[in-house]
Amino acid sequence: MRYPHSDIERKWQKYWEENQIYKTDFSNLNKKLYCLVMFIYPSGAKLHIGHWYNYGPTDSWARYKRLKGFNVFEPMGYDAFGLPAENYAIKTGVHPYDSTMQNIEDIREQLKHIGCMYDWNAELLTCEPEYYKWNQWLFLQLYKKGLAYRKNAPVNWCPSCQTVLANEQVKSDGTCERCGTIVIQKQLTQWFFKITDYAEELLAGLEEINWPEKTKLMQRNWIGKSIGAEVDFQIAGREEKIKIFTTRPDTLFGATYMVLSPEHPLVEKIVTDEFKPAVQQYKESIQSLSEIDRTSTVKEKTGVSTGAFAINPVTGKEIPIWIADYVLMTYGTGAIMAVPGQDERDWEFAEKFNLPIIRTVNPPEDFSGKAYLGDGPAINSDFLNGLFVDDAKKKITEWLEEKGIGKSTINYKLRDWLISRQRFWGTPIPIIHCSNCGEVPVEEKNLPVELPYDVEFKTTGQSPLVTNPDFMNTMCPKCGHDAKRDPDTMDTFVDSSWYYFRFLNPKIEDKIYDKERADNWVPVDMYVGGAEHATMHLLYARFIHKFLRDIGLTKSDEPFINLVHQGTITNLGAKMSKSKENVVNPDTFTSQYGSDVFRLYLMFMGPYELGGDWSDKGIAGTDRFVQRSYELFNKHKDAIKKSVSKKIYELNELNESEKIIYRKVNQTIKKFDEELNHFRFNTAIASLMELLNELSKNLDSCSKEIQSYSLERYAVLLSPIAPHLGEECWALIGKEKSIFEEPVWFEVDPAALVKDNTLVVVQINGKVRAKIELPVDTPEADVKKTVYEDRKVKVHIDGKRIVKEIYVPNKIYNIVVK
RNA sequence: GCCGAAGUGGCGGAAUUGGUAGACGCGCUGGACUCAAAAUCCAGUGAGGCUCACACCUCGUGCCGGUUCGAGUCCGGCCUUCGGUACCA
Repeated sequence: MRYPHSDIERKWQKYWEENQIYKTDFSNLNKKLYCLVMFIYPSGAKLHIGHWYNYGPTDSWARYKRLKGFNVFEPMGYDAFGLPAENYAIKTGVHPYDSTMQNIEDIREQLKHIGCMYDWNAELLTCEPEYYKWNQWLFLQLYKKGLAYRKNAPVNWCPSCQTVLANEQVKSDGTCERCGTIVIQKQLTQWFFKITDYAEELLAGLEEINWPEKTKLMQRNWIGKSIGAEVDFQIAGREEKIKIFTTRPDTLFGATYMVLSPEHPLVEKIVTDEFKPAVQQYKESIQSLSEIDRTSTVKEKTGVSTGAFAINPVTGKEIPIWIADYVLMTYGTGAIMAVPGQDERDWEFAEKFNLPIIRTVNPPEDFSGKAYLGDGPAINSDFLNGLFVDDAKKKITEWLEEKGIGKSTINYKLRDWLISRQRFWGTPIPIIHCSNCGEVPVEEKNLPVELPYDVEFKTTGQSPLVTNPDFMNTMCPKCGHDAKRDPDTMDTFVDSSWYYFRFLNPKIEDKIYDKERADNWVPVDMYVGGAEHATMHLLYARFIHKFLRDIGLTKSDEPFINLVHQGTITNLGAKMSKSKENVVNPDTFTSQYGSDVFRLYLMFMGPYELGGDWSDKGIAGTDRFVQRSYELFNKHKDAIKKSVSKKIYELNELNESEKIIYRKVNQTIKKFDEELNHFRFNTAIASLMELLNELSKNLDSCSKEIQSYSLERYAVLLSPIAPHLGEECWALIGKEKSIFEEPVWFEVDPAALVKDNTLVVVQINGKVRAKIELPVDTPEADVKKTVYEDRKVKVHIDGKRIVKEIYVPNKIYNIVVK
């Protein structure tokens, strides 16, 4: 009988829902486990295979933990704000609220078909005022502490559409995706969260969390801590100084010119009349370049002189001040001292513009390159001469500090988090702009500042909120005068930086979340989501978590103790995504094979962290596995009612088939347990397939007792990875209760794992020449005797001299001959 | 460009600390069952050589080089593909 997937799925999903099997008891803290998968962006493309790949296997892991006795909390919600819904509105006229809500309705149904053990009581939507109110509250807390502030920052601006574009909306050739006009960078006053205040702690905290090393490394590099010095360079003939940051203060004697970022505020002041047109022209020429273009080391260096000079503080010499696009305003002080002798970019620049090059570190004899970045004794450096880099750094820094023109500094690549968006579909920023009082925060009691429904989505360059006067016009909370609301909304990463707290009690009205429950359930024990979030979402969430701790709202230092990244499922080589139209619909496969087969196939495809290109070749294999398993249980209906098994059997009381089965069952439990625990679903499933092959061969020649013993265990192992099938098989052999209602896990009998014999591989000069079966732990002398008696060994060592022998117990006997 | 990964049969992939390369599955080939097909079951399946056959030999984990008795695994240098690069989330 074929496995009737749709009947069985319906039956168990109904049972789980009606009996509230997955409603979490938050008061039971014994073995609590918070398993969180990154919540879903509800796009019009609905669920695609990538979502299934994220949610199905993670749920299997959570179910496995539940069977092992953990009190698992597994929620699901919707990251409902965001750009695509707004773009859709501009294109079709359908309001973002309406399209998002419709998408959520559809997605919720699709999610339920996967059969995950989500606690639907904990569902949350970030676009509801009851949620985003607390984004605003969080903003105000940050504002109070001086961690939310405004400054100028560049945005992508399309001069033709008169609108701000997301990076995604700018094509790789630098043009607008809508109209093809060249996009420029325009300065705008915007809100920032001061994540840089936490840079050091964000770095240190990485030591405490069990995350993939590569993710931690990416965060470390993103934070980009570097130790160096700030040095003031006097501008010749002017009051002002130029402050630079350098990681190589030891090379100061080699600083032969300076470079300011073209956006540097001093540029306008110092540029001489003669150079003004050139500077202006240069600034315009780089307006359309992205930072990636500007800092590319393969692109030819460009720049112009300002005509002004600065004084090198150690040599007293005048050095020219240039501007160039490879110096960014966002890093360090936006100005550098150029040391071509020890910096490749500076060398290239100096060569091109005929600027002097002085080596201040003596390269080794055989060095033939241009700039020399390595260690060596200082030269051409007066009082530093002869010192190696580290010592020279120390000495010059002391000298600078003594003279009051510089100091040792730590600099980070990390920038403050720009949260303003000139868009509608997001959380309104709770600030009121008053002509008397300036920026005034909305009072907490007046939250939420609700997002109005009626706005114009025409592209005007301002947030669409500007088009709704009822929203915009308000009164200043301080002085009572007419005032305007801030028209911008927040980056959606704000929503996702604290949602794991809110899941614990999404309906709570008077607080951001229930602190006591949070202290019991946060940090999240297992967090699963894509590696593409390594540096942004995962860093922002850590930052906000630490901030919440600092205002007394959580005890923990980190939000996510364990982190796993599922790989990306691509289609024809490209990432499946809402923005591209290459989404594969899982329904095709779930309707044909059922949800469990599809889930199994996704897990069996390969290592979870790797993902891969989608192909449905091979799904027949997991389907066969399900059919054969179901067949097996049908053949042994009510097995446990007919014969009750013991917990442990003595191997020598079993017949040959029973011995094979008993061993294989126990080996499989051990292997499966280890593999599943580490998210190695593919090998976990492979081990079950091996077990099934063995059961098909030998179960019939086992006693009823051993049959019960094996089938009980096999059903338990099936349950986390194929939950509907597992439940059904569990019931088929005669179990009365749902396995997830009364979780069961069988312990391994260690005696069954002990091997009698082992295969010793004989190598001669590293090549396998013979394989000899021997009892485990045979003494080396006896092994040697057997090895030398082997016919093939004799052939290969005949007439040769034995140089060396290596014996790895129970594994390898290697003979080296000449 | 910079930061981070990955590369193994026809295909997806497996392989404790360096110790039998190819588990498990797909596909393919042959056989059984069938009037026939599908489904199912059984056997075989890295490439090449040699042999009636059993056996045996050589090569083989992106490319080049190194360390080692022994390298898919470690080291150095490349190539290709993918993720991120601060307004997609």
